[in-house]
Amino acid sequence: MKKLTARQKQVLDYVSLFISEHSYPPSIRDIQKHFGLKSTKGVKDHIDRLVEKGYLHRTDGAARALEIVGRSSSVRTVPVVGRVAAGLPLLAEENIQDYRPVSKSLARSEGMFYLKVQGDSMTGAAILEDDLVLVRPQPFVEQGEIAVVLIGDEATVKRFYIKNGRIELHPEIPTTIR
Amino acid sequence: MKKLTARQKQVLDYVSLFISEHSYPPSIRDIQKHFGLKSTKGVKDHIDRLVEKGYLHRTDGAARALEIVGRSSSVRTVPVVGRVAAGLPLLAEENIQDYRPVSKSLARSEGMFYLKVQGDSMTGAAILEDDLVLVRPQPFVEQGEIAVVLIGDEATVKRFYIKNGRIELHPEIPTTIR
DNA sequence: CTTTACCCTATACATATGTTTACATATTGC
DNA sequence: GCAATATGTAAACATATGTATAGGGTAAAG
Repeated sequence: MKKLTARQKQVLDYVSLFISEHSYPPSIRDIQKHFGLKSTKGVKDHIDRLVEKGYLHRTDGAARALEIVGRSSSVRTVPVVGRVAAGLPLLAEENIQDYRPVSKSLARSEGMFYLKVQGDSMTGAAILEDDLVLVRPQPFVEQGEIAVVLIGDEATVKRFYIKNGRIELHPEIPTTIR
Repeated sequence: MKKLTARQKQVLDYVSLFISEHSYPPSIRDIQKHFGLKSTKGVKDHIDRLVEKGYLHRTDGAARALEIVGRSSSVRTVPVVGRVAAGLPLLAEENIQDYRPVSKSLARSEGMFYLKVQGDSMTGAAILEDDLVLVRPQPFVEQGEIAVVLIGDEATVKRFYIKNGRIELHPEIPTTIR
């Protein structure tokens, strides 16, 4: 990545700070005021350089349309599904207890959600009661994988097997001896 | 919290979506276009209601100056500490492997960090190898709490006891019988 | 039934904000 | 030294954007 001058780094840092304080980006004049400049041109130039060098992304013409490349959208907000209500699709509003941010490095695809674990049947796989399990819906389950299965109106976390055309769901309960 | 109408919720959801996609908030006309409306007034009214009811915060007059109350900056970026290098402070650059976003509902205070777990000594407490443990530095440890302790140059996760002035660190290894 | 809240169109205005042109000075790289 | 880059002032300009006024139709609340 191309090097920044001291001033350019100051501007980039201020953009970053402003966003974390306001949750929306600064205007050029916001930046101008902060550095005590008497013209908008200087700031404009710095922003231009930061865009050219790949540190910022900008939507031309739009107000406050700055994004910091990289840090920009590393987070996704997913719904938290608790006890499942009878007869409703899993992600129906009635089933959603909350929303939580997850790193996109975990929630890579869309449509993923958190399921709140009930019971201790999976303690052996380090999945405890009230844990939030990040669920990625997919059409198939691999033999022996841990999966979320809908049994009637109950969403359950179990290890999944098919033997002789029969589906088996295995809990994982350890017996602890001290 | 005051109830929202279906339309207001749609608008709020779109603001949220727009922010997660662009990392800066939408303008009133952005929202107008998305819903296919032919006047900005309707959108303005919805935003006004959302502000009145406490779901949005706005800086009057400023462009795109919308924040979603609560979820706004609900994320903190914390360093991930891996194997600890000899003689260096825990959060020295050499020890930091990565940075990761965490929900502020978990990382409430500043100075918290992730520690990558080595070994399986805490499997019984559902803390597995390579798990990331969120650490909150504090001056004291409670009797029987799980804590991160620095032994020489090794950061270790153990259950902490003091008995007769002697410190005891207990691992938690279960024996699993199938 | 009347009133209020909701939801929308149409038009206009004021200002916030990005962009540009012209000019100046200091620093850096070659 | 010379060209390119960095950094800045000054003054406009164009447009993006929030806000306001006027009005209408429907559904919910009293």
